[in-house]
Amino acid sequence: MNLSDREWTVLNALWETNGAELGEIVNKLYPQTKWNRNTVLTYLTRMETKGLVTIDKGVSPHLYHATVDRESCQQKERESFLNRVYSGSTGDLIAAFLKEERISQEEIDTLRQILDNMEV
Amino acid sequence: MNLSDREWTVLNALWETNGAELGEIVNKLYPQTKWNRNTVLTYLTRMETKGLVTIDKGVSPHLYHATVDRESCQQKERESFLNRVYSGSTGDLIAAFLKEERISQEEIDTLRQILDNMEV
DNA sequence: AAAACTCTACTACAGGTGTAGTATGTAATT
DNA sequence: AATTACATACTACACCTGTAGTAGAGTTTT
Repeated sequence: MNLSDREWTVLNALWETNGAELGEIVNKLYPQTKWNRNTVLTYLTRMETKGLVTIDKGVSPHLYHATVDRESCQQKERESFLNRVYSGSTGDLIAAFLKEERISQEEIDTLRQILDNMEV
Repeated sequence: MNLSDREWTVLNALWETNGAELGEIVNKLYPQTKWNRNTVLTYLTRMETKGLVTIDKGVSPHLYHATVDRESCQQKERESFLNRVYSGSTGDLIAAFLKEERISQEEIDTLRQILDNMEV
């Protein structure tokens, strides 16, 4: 089950402050999204039925937690992206990102180190 | 407008042999997808109304062409993936792919060269 | 020409998604 | 207690997606 764009946005907010109340989430999201409070609420409750979020209803306002962790969501998304867009060729994929996106000198060094450690 | 999974699959087939008839496309896709002929036809006609595909109806069987090019679709998808999943950090993204996916020695060398050329 | 075969067009339908409005329940204020 | 203010729940609805089935048009074979 792949996460939708909106789900990613909501989860990104939840991962930052796990255990947040609706108002906080809405405020955090508003600048980029302009989403209506009820819209966010709908997303959250739908995500609860999907098992992506838990809602602590013992307190008021309710507290919303992500139940999936960022790492494993990223992992799934990487795989699907790799196959869909680059037919599984990691080399092509990375080359494309390297060529286009701006990367700092520091990052370049880090990446080079990773490559060095990969030498057989 | 982001491409769906099915749209990527269809486009990947179209990009390989541009100007293909339905039967060919269905056959090429069938092994991985098991899609029914009419299912593929529906995808193609919907994609035509979206402007992703042109249908040459002057001949029979009709010929289907992709009207978008692979490069630019990849570019868009990269950007959306980068922001959605890695909050815009190309370094993190590449590091994750490097760490997890299998890459040949050759690819490692290519990537290192790209990095070298990026040095300021 | 009638039958059979292809190809394409049209129709269908359930489930998901984006986006809230309305209603109701609870807490705080007059 | 009545009113106001929030918070949450329920409802709505159009459009998109996945997945074909059926019907009609054109072509080839008896």
